[in-house]
Amino acid sequence: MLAVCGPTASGKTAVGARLAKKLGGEVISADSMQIYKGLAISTAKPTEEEMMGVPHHMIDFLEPDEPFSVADYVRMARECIDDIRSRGRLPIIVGGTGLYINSLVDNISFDHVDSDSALRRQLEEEAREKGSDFMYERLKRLDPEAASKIHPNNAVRVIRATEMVMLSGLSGEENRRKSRERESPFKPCMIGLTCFDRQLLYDRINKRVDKMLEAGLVEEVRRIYTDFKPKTAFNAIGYKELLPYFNGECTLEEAADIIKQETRRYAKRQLTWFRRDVRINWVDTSNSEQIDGIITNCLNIVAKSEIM
RNA sequence: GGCGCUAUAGCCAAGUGGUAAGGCAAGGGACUGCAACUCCCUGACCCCCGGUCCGAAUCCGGGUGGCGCCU
Repeated sequence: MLAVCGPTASGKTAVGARLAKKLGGEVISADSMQIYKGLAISTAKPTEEEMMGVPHHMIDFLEPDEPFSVADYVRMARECIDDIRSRGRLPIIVGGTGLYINSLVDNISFDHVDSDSALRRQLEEEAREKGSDFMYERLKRLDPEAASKIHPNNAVRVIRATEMVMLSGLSGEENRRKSRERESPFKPCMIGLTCFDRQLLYDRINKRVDKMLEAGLVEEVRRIYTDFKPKTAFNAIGYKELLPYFNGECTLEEAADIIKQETRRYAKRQLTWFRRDVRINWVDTSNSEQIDGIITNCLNIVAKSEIM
C-alpha cells in the first residue's frame, strides 16, 4: 500500500493521480470533509480533469447532514483496499486527515467499543450543567490513566474517554491495547508532501482561497446552509467563517481573510500530526511547476520501499 | 507656522511611582469514534535623550514619529 499525506495545498491531489497512473493504482481518499456531497469547492475536491481517469474512492458519497467517524472510515476504506487488490491494482491512500490515515494504515480496530449517541448527548449536557471540573474529576475516578493524558480543558476528549469507560468497562489503555490486537497487514510506503518553505505553502493557501471565491464558494456554502441542518460537514473551513458575512456582520473580504488564516492554521496542525510519524518520506513540492521532478522523487521512494 | 492629543510585543490593548493584564496573530506541541474538530505551551524591559525620586512604562524637560484642529 502507498500512502500520500501532507498539509492542505501541498499538491496531494495532483501527485496522487499521477502516481496512480504510473503504478497502476487507484486512489482512496483520506479526507474527513471530501466524503460529503456538494462541498466541491470548499473542500477542493478533485475535479474530473484532476482525477485523470483514475478511480477515486471515499469521495462524495455522504449527505452533509450525515454523521461519520474514523471507525466508519476504516471499515469502508478496508473494503476499498480489498476490492482494489482483488483486481490486481495498487491502493493509494491520499489525504490530509491524519487520524484517518494512521487508523487505516496501523489497522486500528474500533469494533470492541461502540459509540452511543444518547450517552454522548447526555454527557455533553452534563458538561454544560456541571462544568468541566466535574467532568474531569469523574474521569479521574473512572480512568486515572486516561485522565492524566488529557488536559482538563479538553472537554471533547474528556467526554469521549468517559464514554469509553462507561460503554466498555475498560480503561483507555485497555481499549488501546485491544484496538491494536490484530497486527496491521500493511507495510505501507508513506510519502509526505509539503513545501519545505512554509511561507510558500501559506502563499499557496491564500491564492487557493481566492480561487475558491472566484469559483463560487459563497454560493456553495449558502446552498448547503439552506438545504441542511448544521452537522459535521459544517466544520469544514469556509462555513463558520462565512456566517458573519451572511449576517451582515462583516465584509466578504474580512471573511475571506479569516478563511485563509484558518486554513493556514489547519495546515500547521496537519504538519504537527504528520511530522511525528517517522515512516514518512518527505518530498518538497515548493516547485509545483516541476511536477515531473516531484513524481520522480516519489517513484524513487516507492522503488526503495519494495511495495511493488 | 501655531495649538492640542498620543507613542507599551507583528497587531489591538490594560496599567497612571514599586518593579509589565488580556486578546489576536505567529511558532512549537498533543490528539484511537464529530479530527478542516478539540486542547496545551511560548513572548516585551514600555520611541530616544536628560532630569526628579530609595525606586519611573508611569512625574518633569527636550527630541523624534503619528493623529487632530487652527492659520
